[in-house]
Amino acid sequence: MSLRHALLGLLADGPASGYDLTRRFAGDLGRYAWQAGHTRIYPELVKMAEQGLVVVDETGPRGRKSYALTDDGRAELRTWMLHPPDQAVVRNETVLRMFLVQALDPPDARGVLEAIADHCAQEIARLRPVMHELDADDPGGPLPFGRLAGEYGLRQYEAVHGWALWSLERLRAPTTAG
Amino acid sequence: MSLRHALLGLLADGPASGYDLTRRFAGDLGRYAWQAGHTRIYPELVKMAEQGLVVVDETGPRGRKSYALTDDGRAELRTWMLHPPDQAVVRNETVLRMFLVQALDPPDARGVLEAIADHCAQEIARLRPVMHELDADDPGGPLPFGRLAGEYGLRQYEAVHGWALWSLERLRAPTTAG
DNA sequence: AGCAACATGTAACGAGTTACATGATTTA
DNA sequence: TAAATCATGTAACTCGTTACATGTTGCT
Repeated sequence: MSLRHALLGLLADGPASGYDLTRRFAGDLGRYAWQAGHTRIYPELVKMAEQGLVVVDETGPRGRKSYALTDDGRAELRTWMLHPPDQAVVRNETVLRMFLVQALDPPDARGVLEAIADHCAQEIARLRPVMHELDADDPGGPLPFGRLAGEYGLRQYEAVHGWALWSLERLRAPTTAG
Repeated sequence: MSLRHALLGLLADGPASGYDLTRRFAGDLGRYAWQAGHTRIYPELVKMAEQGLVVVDETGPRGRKSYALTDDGRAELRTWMLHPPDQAVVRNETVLRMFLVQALDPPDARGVLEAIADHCAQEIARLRPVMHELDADDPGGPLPFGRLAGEYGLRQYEAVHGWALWSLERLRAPTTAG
């Protein structure tokens, strides 16, 4: 039930509507950690409200409903954060593709690995200055979501970039010993 | 339909039964890339056989059915590998937990980050010698699944380890400027 | 007046999990 | 002969996606 905990975690920052939460999933959250669309988020919020984890604290124009965390909701979030399950959910299409390059012939594999390396290099070039600037502006500040996520994204792309280059290096070297 | 492509990719190594494939998902594949249980794998193989992507090439004791890739299956795999979708599926409970540490009070957050760092350090200590040995034994060899996955795992744990230490460092420094 | 963005929902379908169910073969 | 492992499946339920559906508010 990770969607539920993602929603609880986002609401810990302050009340938000289903619409607001949906936009959060369109950013770094959905990019690196967990995807969800509004068609799943709205019903889940209703169920969470029924169970007392959140409450509608305010209504606005256009039928907007703002949800706030309850004490039960905060307790549930804390329990989940402090007690990770043995087997975490992992589903990453990109990593799957990376592992399956070995099913391609060498020219195709090389192409896929080069595309991965290029993409990582682009993302690193985009993220590095952003994170560096945040660091310069506020070196000892708090750790909001965006900063944790951005720093993770940067390091993750660097890791995958290194992996792709390593793999290309291995692929380049033909098997000499038979 | 990543499960389908995962199965095609595994079958590219050679024929295998649903049981064999299930065990592959219990290893590095399920750990880093994509999880699946036998209750999902068996029906998917039946559907793939109906669509001509795989065939039952051999039957064995205990009703064992070995599946082999067809030309259509191999073509489908190649198409998927060479044409990544704009938005890849990402669902990672651990990364979600990492991002949500900001919803905890500092002592709890510190505990979670320290646990993550410790876990990564353990995994690195386990993987580093294994990968190093493989490298020494066969430095320019081919890139089987296990080697790609192991190298990814090592680099990924190093990245997360670095991230956790960075986050702890930031958390330790209190906000001095008001 | 028209468009973009805000805002919420339902229904049908597909993917994934948990529990249930069964039986054969190998090894100690 | 007992236990572990091999081996395949179904059913009920939950989670997630795609398509459909509707209406409001703010801006130009």
